[in-house]
Amino acid sequence: MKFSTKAEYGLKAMTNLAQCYPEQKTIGEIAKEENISQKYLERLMGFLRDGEVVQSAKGKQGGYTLARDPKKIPVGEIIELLDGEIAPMRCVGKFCASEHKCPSSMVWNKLGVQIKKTLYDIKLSTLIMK
Amino acid sequence: MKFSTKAEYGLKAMTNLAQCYPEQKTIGEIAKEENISQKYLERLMGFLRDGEVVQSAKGKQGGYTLARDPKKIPVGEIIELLDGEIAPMRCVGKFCASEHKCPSSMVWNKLGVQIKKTLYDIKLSTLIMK
DNA sequence: ATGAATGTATACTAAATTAGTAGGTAATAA
DNA sequence: TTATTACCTACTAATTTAGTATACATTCAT
Repeated sequence: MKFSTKAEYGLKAMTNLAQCYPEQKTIGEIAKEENISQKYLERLMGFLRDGEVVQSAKGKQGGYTLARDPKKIPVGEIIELLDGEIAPMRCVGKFCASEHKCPSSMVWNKLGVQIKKTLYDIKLSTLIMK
Repeated sequence: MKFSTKAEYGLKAMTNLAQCYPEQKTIGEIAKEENISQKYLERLMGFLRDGEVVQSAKGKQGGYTLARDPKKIPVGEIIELLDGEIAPMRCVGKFCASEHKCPSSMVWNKLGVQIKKTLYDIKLSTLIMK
C-alpha cells in the first residue's frame, strides 16, 4: 500500500501553502518549488478547490490560499479528495459472492476505520512544525 | 489511497487460515471459500511463504498453515509482503530535485511512521474476533 | 512403483489506472 | 487592452494490476 503521486503532489502543494498561510501563491510558484509539472498540478488543484480545502482567485494577481487554518485541515481529507475514499471495503456487497458470510467481511471495516482515524488525526499544521 | 486486491486477497487468505489455525488448508479450499482465482492466489501465497508468515507442505495431503500464532502476525507485515513498503517517502533523495531542502521532505516520514504503526499494531487475531 | 493431488515457477496477456501533455477558454488587475 | 493567472477537456504514454497458460516438482496412499 502506498500513496499515488496525486496524493503526494497534493500534500506537497498543501504544506507549501500552509507555510505561507494566509498569504496566497500561484500554481506556477508551487509547481516550481515542489518540482511538479505545472499542468498536472493545475488539475489536482481543481479537486482541492472543489473539495473546499483551498480557495482560488482568478486573473492577474490571482492564486491559491488555504480555505481554512492548517490546524483545521486533516491530511486524510486531502488524500481522499485526490485518491478517493481511504481503505474501501471491496469485499462487501456485490463484490462478495458469499453475501455477508464472507469470512473476512469485517477485515476492511476494522482496518479502514483505524487508518482513516490516523489520517484524520494528523493535521496539515502538524506536518510543517519544525 | 486504497488497498490493491493483492493485499485484499492476501489478507482474506490469512484470516481464513487464522480461523483454522493450527490446522492446514489447501490453496484450492481457500480460493473457493474466499472467491479468489486459484491460480492468482497461488502466486500470492508464494510471497507470503517467502516472507515466512505461512508454511507450506508439498504433495498430496499438502497445504498451508500460518507460520506462527495469529496473535503474532501484524497486518502490516502481510500488506508489505504483497504491496511493498507502506507509505514510502518518494520525495526523499534522488526523486527530490531540491535535495533535502524540499519543503515537504518530512511529510511522508511522519505520515509513514504513523500508518505503519497502526497497521503493525493490528494483529491477524484481532481481525477474526467476533 | 504408480498415480493423483498438491505446491512451485515462469512467461504471457488484458484491463485498468496513473501520470502527464496539449491546446485552448475565462476572468481579472494594472 | 494586454499580460497574467485560473480553469477546462481531450488525448496519450507509461506503469501497474489482475489474471491466464503451461509446465514442472513433490509427496502420500495404494
